[in-house]
Amino acid sequence: MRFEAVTIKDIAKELGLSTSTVSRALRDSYEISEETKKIVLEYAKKIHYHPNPIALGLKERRTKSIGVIVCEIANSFFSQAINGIESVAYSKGYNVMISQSHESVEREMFHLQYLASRSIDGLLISVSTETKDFSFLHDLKRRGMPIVFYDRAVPEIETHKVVLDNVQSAFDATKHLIKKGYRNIAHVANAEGLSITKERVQGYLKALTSFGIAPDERLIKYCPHGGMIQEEIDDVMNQLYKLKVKPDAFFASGDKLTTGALRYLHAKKKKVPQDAALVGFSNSDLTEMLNPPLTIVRQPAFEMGQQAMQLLLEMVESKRPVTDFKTVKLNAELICRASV
Amino acid sequence: MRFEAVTIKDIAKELGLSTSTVSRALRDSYEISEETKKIVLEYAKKIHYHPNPIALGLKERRTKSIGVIVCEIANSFFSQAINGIESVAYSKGYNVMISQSHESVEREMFHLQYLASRSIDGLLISVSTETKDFSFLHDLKRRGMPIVFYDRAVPEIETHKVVLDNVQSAFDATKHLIKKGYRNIAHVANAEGLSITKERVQGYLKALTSFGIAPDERLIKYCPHGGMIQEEIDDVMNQLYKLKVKPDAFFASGDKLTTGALRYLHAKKKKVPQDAALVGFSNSDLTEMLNPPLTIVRQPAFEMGQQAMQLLLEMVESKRPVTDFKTVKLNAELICRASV
DNA sequence: CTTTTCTATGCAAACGTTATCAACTTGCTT
DNA sequence: AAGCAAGTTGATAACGTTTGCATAGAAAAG
Repeated sequence: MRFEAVTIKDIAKELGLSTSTVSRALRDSYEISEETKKIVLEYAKKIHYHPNPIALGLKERRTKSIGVIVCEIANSFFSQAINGIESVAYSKGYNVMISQSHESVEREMFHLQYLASRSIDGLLISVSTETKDFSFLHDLKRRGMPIVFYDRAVPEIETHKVVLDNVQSAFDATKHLIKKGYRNIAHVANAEGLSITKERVQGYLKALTSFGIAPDERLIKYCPHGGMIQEEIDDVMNQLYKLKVKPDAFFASGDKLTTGALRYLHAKKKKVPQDAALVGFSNSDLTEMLNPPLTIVRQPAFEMGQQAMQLLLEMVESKRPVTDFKTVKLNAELICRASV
Repeated sequence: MRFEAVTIKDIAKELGLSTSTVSRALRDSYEISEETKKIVLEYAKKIHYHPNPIALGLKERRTKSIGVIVCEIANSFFSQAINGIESVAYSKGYNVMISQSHESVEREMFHLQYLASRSIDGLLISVSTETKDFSFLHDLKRRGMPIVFYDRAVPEIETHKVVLDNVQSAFDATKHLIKKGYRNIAHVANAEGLSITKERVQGYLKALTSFGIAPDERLIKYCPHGGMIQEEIDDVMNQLYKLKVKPDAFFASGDKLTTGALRYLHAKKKKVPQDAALVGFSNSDLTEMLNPPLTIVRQPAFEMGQQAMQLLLEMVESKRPVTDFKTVKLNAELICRASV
């Protein structure tokens, strides 16, 4: 069963005109007489004519739609970022196509392949934790696809980036724990390869050293799937609790990692913050109602989405290739609650 | 700056063949010699050729993509439903275009208009709380667009529907409260016009009457925006607390309504369940860690998405118009925790 | 050595739209 | 009366792909 839409041909046939005339009438061309325009417009409205974006896309070689690849829409950071992305896109007449990688390279490639083959005018991407090979993205960029990274950038690809000041945010969170008297601060980190992970680890280490605490390698644990599966979090938490000197605080550097760590602590009947404190990255609006209310690092997700889309549209609409790339760095907000 | 993709013409020119030969070689046609096929396939792979879906869409008059309209991806029910939707779609080679209505008719229409003009093969929709006029959907259906409703259906439009057994779910939730000894059970309901709202109210009333409790109109409060804005929830909660006989339990029939009600109770320093019990619809995986752990009605969101997409693809791929429509009714799960 | 049959390939049309150019009316000037 | 400009409109090509039909060359049959 196929949906048959009204075309310009239908109008032309009905009114005894050529398709060119109808097309011009619809676009209000000066060449067409007022009378003809009126007839065409009226009839077009009557039969609900809408130009076929597919045909237009083929003709114009652009689709006025932007591809967005996120890890997971269920992640509060990403869903808020998407709202920011959409707000800018719609205001400029662009459509947004959202795809989830679920932190899998395979899925990511699948979406990239699809989107890349000329159905989008530009790409907004936050790479998956698994992605190690950026050659496809590189290639895409080389062939002229406007790309903007947001949140998770790829250092080796030069283009606009909208990221968090991860070093500072992690520093602040860790500093907060130190100031509150915690000394054995474990860091439950995201996949090791990600730039954001490295920066957050860096901020964490910087805080420790600048307050005279010797960093301990064993207190840093990476989660290759970014916390997508609870088991990996349980694993690293178990490992941390097997250390001779047990951690008295946890710093989780990702949405899923934060809630996953809390889930572990709940399951093991550990009291937060009595048995161990917890600070984590999160954009969920439920954190204040959790038990205990969580101290969190909250990213300006909406704003990041907005800025990324703005930069992308600049590239898309630029007449000549953009070579001067910006990296916008935003600050997170530390919200102190009872979990510390 | 425009992205130039590799086309069949590029391959043809490079190899000194015609576009038809290349096209047939790529589709492994019997007419083409093995040798030619090998050459073409190798070169296509080398330069990363991918067929242009736009051109294909124009030619085939279908796009192999499905439009999905949800209220909000940040809603755990919808994000899980989308995962179910995608799992089926991808396995059958379809792409999914997600659009958010944010419970606004205007946005919903915007997306419908765009999607409808022949860029999708079928539509999966859960209508917004605001939508009163279904003529556009009606029209779309009449013109042959395959449509499946999931969760929020429109009774007056005959097509496949995948819904929850709302009456039963609300009945169970209310019954649970009654069994636990609560008598003044308030119902914080979604927008009054929605079919799901009516059914949930019906289940709530049925439970009360079948356990000999006289329903009280004043205990049922509707939220026109479905809890998208906290103020409307605060409003109805305030109204409920102004009643002479204050409610001793709340039944919230929507994801946002549930967390919104809890947020209100937290803000007003009401102890749950001592001051008032709370049961609500929710699919969030954080509810067990909330303070207190929430008793919830959990919908089989993933499964609903899967089934809806399956039915839709049946329609899309059917040779002749489908006239025999199914309504799949699924059951929710009541998860009992400390909030009651 | 001609005719037939096959195999492999190319040509051209189509999908819906727009842009370029050509063609046809008018009415006016010379 | 011939020519011409202005004002409308139409035919055609193009975007990338597939596909029915045509055609080239070669092998097989007579």
